[in-house]
Amino acid sequence: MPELPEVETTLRGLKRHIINQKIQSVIVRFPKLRWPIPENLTKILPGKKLLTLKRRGKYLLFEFTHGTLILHLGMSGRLYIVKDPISFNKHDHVDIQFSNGKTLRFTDPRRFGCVLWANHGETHPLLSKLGPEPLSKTFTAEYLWRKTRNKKIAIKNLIMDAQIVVGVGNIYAAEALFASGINPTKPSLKVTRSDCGKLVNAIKAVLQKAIKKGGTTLRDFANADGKPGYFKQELLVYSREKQACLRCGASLVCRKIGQRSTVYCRSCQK
DNA sequence: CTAAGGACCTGTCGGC
DNA sequence: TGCCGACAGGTCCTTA
Repeated sequence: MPELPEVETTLRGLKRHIINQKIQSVIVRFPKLRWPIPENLTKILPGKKLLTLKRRGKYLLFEFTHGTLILHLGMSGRLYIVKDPISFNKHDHVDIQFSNGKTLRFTDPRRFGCVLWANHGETHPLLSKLGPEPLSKTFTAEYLWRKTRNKKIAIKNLIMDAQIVVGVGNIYAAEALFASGINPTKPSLKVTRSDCGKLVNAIKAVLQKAIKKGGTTLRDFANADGKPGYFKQELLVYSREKQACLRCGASLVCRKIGQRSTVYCRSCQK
């Protein structure tokens, strides 16, 4: 499900419900996610006030005085304020109840998501190697150009590598490459300096537009209040295999690149 | 070091 | 109707 815009949408929607609120209790129904949920979580959180809620890449960071709860939505995770906390379903793995009566629920059928903890002052290993935020000033044409040198991997794989730049997943990588006219299969080292500039701008633009629309709901993404995102109707290539390119009319093709389906236009993307 | 592929999971959809 | 394989928003880890 979630790439940067969906995680950002989740974050923005959650804030007004839970910021500065004290945790009353934590219920872990099923601790086996990508990594086990720390056993002591139900003990170290109650009574603590949530100070800030941040995003780093696709990770959500819940900060307390004594440490940070780190949460990733994986492929199918959802995080939302639940209306009726008494009832729950098969994949409702974690509930965090706040003293204002709101319950934050983490639901994740495929369990590729994770809930972790880092003590105050420590950086979790998963976060320490992440590349720059795509919407920050440090993500520039010059930066991407340097990273593309001497690399044979397809440019699409490169921009989906969180050590290069965070937050770009399968949907927005395809969209950004279409917008910048670059063939996703092109080896990184063959991408020109000028194209790196176009690509960086396209990544920033598509992510910003998607955030404005509340993210992309393909199947089950929902924001903190259970509402879908509306960027799906703006998608120009993703999931449009065999349909007409909206720029030139040619039939869009689909190829596997690094195990992931990739739709693009062979005449617009060189 | 780079690059490729497998692994982790459940749910859904299309084809036979 | 039912079964089976392919595929899905991610990314770490192992292997070559």
